[in-house]
Amino acid sequence: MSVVQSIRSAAAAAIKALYNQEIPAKDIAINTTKPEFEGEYTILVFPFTKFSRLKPEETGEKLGQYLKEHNPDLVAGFNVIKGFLNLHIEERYWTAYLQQHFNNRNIGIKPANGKKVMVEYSSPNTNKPLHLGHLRNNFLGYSISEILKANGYEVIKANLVNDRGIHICKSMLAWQLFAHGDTPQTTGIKGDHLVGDYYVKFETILKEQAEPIIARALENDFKDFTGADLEKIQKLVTAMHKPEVQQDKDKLEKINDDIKELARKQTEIMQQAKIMLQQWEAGNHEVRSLWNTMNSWVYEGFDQTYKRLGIDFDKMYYESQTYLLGKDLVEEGLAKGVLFKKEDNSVWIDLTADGLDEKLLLRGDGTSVYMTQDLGTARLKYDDFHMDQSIYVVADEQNYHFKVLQLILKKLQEPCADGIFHLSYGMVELPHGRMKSREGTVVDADDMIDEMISTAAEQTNASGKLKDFGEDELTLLHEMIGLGAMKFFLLRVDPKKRMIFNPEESIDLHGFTSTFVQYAHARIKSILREVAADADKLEGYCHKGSLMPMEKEIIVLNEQFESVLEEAQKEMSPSVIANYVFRLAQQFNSFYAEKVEGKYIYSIVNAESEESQKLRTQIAILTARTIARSMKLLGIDVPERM
RNA sequence: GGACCGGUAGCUCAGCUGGAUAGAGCAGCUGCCUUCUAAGCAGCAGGUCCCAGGUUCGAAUCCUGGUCGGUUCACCA
Repeated sequence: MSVVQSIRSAAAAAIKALYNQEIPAKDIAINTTKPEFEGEYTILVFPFTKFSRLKPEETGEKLGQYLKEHNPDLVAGFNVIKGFLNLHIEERYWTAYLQQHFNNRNIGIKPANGKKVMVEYSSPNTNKPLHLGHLRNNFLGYSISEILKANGYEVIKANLVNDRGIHICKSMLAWQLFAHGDTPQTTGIKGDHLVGDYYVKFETILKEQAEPIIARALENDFKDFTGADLEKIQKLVTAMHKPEVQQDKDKLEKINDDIKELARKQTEIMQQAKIMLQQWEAGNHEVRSLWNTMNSWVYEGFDQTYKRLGIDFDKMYYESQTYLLGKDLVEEGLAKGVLFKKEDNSVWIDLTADGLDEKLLLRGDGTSVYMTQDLGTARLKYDDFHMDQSIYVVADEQNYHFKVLQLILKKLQEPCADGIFHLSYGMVELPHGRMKSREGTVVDADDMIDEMISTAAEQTNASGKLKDFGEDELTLLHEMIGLGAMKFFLLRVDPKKRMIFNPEESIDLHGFTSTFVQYAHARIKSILREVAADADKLEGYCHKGSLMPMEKEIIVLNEQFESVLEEAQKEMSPSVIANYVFRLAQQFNSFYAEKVEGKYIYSIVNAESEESQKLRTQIAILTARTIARSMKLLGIDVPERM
C-alpha cells in the first residue's frame, strides 16, 4: 500500500472515531506538501469542518493529534496552517520502503490481473513511407501497451495494415507508367520510399490533368463531366458566382475545393486507377501480382523502420483480408430490426435519437463502406482473442467514426462493444499548419531518425568523453540518444492535444528531454561503479539514523512511482510517466550537486560515514531502477555511460 | 448550422477528481568545473491562466453564455 493510501485510510478511521462520519478513504483530499512548508503530505481539512463544527485550524489540530497517537508508525508529527494539515511521515517508514524496494528489478510491475487488452496501433497505408504523424501513433501505441502490461494486463499489440484500395492503385499505376521496371534492388531506394515516390508522381500527373478541366469548368465549359457529376459541377460553379458567396471567404474556399475534387475525379489517370482497383477486386492476375510485389517492397521498408524504432506487434491484420467483413453483421442487424433498407436497397442505421446522424452501412449495390469493415473487424478481433478491452490508437480526426462504431456495435449487441476505446491523439503540426503529403510538406520518419541520431553523435563527440568506446558501442549510444529524444518529445505531451513540431529548431537534447534523463542515469551508474556498489549485499541494510532533507525528498518521489504508473494507465497517457521521470532525474541532479561551503554534502563516494554511504547508495540504486523502468515504459533505453 | 477538442510566461508544455504565493523546459541575463560525469547545478527576469457572469469559505480547475483556433458531420479510407 502506498503512503497516500495509508494516510487516507488512517484519516478515514480518524474521522469515523472523532465525528462518527463515514467518508470513503478515496474521497479524502491529499496533496504533496508545498516545499515552503514542513512535512511531506498534506490533508485538506476544510471538508471536515461541516461536521466538526470547529474552525479549520482546530479541526486540523484535532485530526493531526488523533493520527499521530493512533498511527505512530506512519505519522511522526504535524503542523496546521489554515485548513492544511501538514503531516510529517515517520522516517522509519521511508527507510523501510527504501530497504524493501531499492533492489527490486521489477519495480512498479504489478502481478497479472487476468484481463486481456488489444492495442491496435500503427496501421499504416502501404502507398507511402511513415512520417512524423505516424511516429506519434507508433510511440503512443507501444508505450500504452507497455504501461498496460506493467499494470498487470495481458496485451496483444495489433497492426491493421491498410494494404488495399485506391491509394495503393495510384502508386501501382504510376509505377507501371513511369518506372521502367525499377525496383528497390535496382535503384537502391528503400521499398516504402520507392512506392511513395510513385504515389507522389501520380498526384503530380493528376494535378496537371485536373488543371485544364478546372479552367474549362470555371469558363462554364462542362464537357469533361457527365451524369451526377455534371449536375454537381454546374451547381457549384453557379453557387460560386453568387455575390454572398464571393463575400464569404470560407464558403468560397470550400466550393473551390469541391470543384477541384470533382475535376480530379474526371482525369484520365484517376479513371485508370479506378479501373485498376476494379481489376484488383475481380482478382485480375497481373494486377494482384504487381500489388503483391509492391506491397512486399513496402513491408521490407516498414520492417526496417519498425526495427529501428524498437516497435513490434503480436498480431497482424490486413485489410485485403478484412475489407469484405461486416456484411453478415449487417444481415443480422436487418433481421433484428436495428438497421433498415432504403428504396435503392442501401442499408442504414438511424442514430438520430442519440444525437448523431443516419449512417450508411451498405451501398445500394451491396458493397460495403469503411464503417462496415470496421464492424466486421471488431468482431473478428473479438473472436480471435476474447479480450476485455480493445484500444484503437487513431488520430482525433476520427473521433466521430469511433463514436459511431461503438454505438452501432452496442445496438447490434455485439459482446466486443463495451470494451472499445478510442485512444484519440492530436495531429502533429508544423509551424505553418498541418502536414500534407499532396503538398510535400511532410517530415519523413526515416529522415527524422537519421537526423536525430547524427545530432546525438555530434553532441557525444563534442562532449569529448567516451574516448575508450568502440565504434559499435558508440553507434548504439547514438541511437539510444537520438531515438530516445524523438520518442520523449512525442510522448511528453498529453496525447489528446495537438502538438507543434518546428523542424528548424529540431529536437533539443537539453532540458525536458530524454537526454537529460539518460544523462542522470549514466551519472548514477558512474557513481555506483566508483563505490563498487553491490546491491545484493546492501539488502540487509536499513538506515537507522535520521534522513537529510534531500535524501528524504528523493525517497518520497521514488515512492510515488507506483501511483504514477496507475495514473498513466487510467489517463491512457504516457506523458504522465514522462513528466514524472523528468522530475525524478531533476531531483537527483539537485541532490547530487547540492553544495555547502564548497562541499558536496550528499556525496556518495566521499560520504561522511559508512552509514550515509550505504543509505545514499541504496537511494542511487533505487533511483536508477525507477528511471530505467519509467523510460522503458516509454520505449526508451538508458545507457550505463554517456 | 450541429457535435467534439483546445486557448496557462516571448516559444513548447505541466497543473484541471475545486485548496496555500499558478509550475517546468527553451530562449534572455548572473554565478558555479584541482573533489562522485558541467548533456549538469544555483539564481534573476518573465502571467489579464481567452472574455463575462455564476456556484463556493476558496475557481486556472466546476456551471452558463460568448470569443478565437482545430477536427468532424461522405454511397472516401
